[in-house]
Amino acid sequence: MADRKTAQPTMDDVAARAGVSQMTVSRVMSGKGYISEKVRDRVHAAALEIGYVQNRLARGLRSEETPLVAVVLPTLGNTVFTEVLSGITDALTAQSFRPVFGLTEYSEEREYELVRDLLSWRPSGILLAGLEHSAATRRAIASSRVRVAEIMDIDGAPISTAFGFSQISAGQVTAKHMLAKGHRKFVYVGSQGGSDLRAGKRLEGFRQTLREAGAALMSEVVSQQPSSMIEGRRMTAEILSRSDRPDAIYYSNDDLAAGGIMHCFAQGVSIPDDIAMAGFNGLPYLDALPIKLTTIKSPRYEIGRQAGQFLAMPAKKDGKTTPQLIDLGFELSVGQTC
Amino acid sequence: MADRKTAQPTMDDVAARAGVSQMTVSRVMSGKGYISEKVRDRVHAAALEIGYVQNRLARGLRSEETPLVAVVLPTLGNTVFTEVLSGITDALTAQSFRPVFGLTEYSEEREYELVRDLLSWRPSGILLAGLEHSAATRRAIASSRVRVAEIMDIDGAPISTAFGFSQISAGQVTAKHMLAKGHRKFVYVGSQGGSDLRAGKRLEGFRQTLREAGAALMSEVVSQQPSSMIEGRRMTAEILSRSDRPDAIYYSNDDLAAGGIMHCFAQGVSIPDDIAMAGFNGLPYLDALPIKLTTIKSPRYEIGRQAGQFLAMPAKKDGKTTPQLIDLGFELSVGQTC
DNA sequence: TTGAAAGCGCTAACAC
DNA sequence: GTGTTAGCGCTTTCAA
Repeated sequence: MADRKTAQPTMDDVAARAGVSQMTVSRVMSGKGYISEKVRDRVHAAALEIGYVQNRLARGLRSEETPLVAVVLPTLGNTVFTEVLSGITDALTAQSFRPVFGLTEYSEEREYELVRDLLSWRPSGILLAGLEHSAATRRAIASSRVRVAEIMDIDGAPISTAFGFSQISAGQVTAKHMLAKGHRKFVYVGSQGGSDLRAGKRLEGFRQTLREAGAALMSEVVSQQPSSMIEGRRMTAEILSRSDRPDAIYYSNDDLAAGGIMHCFAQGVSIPDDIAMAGFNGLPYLDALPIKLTTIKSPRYEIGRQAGQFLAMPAKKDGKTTPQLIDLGFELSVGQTC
Repeated sequence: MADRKTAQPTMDDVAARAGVSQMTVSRVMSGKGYISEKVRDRVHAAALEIGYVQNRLARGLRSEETPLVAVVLPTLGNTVFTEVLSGITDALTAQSFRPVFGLTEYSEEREYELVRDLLSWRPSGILLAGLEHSAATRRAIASSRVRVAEIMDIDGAPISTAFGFSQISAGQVTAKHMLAKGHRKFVYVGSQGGSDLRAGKRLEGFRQTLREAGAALMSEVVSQQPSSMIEGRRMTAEILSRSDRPDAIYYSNDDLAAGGIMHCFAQGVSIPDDIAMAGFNGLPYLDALPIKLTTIKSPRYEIGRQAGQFLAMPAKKDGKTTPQLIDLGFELSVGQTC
């Protein structure tokens, strides 16, 4: 066993070298059970000498528990999710858990495939974005009995525990603020062809508040492209070139809004006099822009961190926790654009 | 076996239901060996009915081969690495491989710990940033015989295969361009306290070219913070408030440079007349800024994609490939700032 | 405080 | 085409 040229050293090899049984090596490595210091040191020395690396596949197979968390996100092209992923990774790493992950590109079908595949690693937890998942996805997750966290959204029914804030309410708050500033003629600017369901909920809240105030959107401009500053700039230019100009634009996120700001700066359009703007996210780089954008600050990193922490909990047979929505809130950040 | 309440269904369960042997189920699932269509359909149906999910821990343990790739990156706070990670993920996903990953925050020690830990999953490949790694890291990787890809840098000796471009040359090209534009008084602006080794190499190339032209840096302003637009804006403001102003600033990356542009716009400083600028990366959002930044476009996504593809190759006992540097090049993008 | 035996769920190797 | 046997490297369980 020790001499297969092609194989990694195993506990048997360490045991042989240290003159103990394989089981003793296991105890030393996992730090469980009573071991004399003498033996412990001998084992550690032997392991180091032959370059032993534990095999987690074998460990996980036997103990039915892995320090692995499946992370399923829509995209990495949006700063929001990279910040969330940072939070997740930090929290998991602190508990010696690792994320294994995949991207859905906002497709429910891809999500299902990923979930199925990731489940085959018997992760102790799985993290999904949003509350909307196909029936097949829900079924696969339910029968696997992994711990589940859903993030970003709390407007709906979670599978188990959701960490986020109300997207609908974020839209409402923005609308209220813009109305209070005296704006009446609104245009909405979005991206991704509307496949971002959270953006859709914000728009829904925005529209609803407008309606209650007797106002309405003049139009919705939604690009098929992923969200980006340049797309925001392009759409803003298009809107401002119309004969019937709005007096305010609601962007589905900050990148698009920043593009709008850039257009106005380049063209000498005055904000908010000629056109008012509001975005969403509260990205750090906004502070560096020449004019401060009115936006909603969302606790992205914190959402990731808390969800990660939740998923990396020690496996204390947590019997059927009741579904829970954890509201991490958001904050209207009033800038100079509205 | 089939009735342990707490366990996932296994191939034995599927086999019992389909009235075949467990081995036949294995063959159907892995798509290897001859199976009659009748049996195949029965097995698939049975698997679906009881919600069977294969156990990759068991499979990997037995077959000594996992569709897992360890990805070790410095940070997700830099768009560069999120784009690289997108490329990696896309390439891996296309081959049904999954990334399992961790962040070093630019620490060699954290890198070592991560590498050790990730190796315990017996991944078929590992991906690292840069060419500089501790001796311990190199040793751990060598004795594990996983496939290795290093990314971003080719100025040095790779463990196996490196995908990137010459950072030193990027610095040189930038310096040459700025000199040609007639600038002589340079300041360098960096971040991260200099822990980004690739940025250091660019600076080295920049300095060297300056020296050959009889010029030199007036000073280097390096923030301890991570790179960001706001830090770039802050440092630029500081530099331009000095009595002895430079006529050009070389930023270690685009985020810092964009911050510089924002400062100048807000303060009415004229670019490039009052101050010239050059950055590095060629981030997409630059196109949306009111003035086009002179920078170096690096093939970040492509680097990730190619490295991912390399690591997800079918395991054809690739005997000791000689170390190789794959130069994916870069491109000077001349804008209006220099 | 240590060891021996059994077996987690799967696939390689061979039989039929 | 399909089944049988053995065993991957570890932890659980029980014994000493």
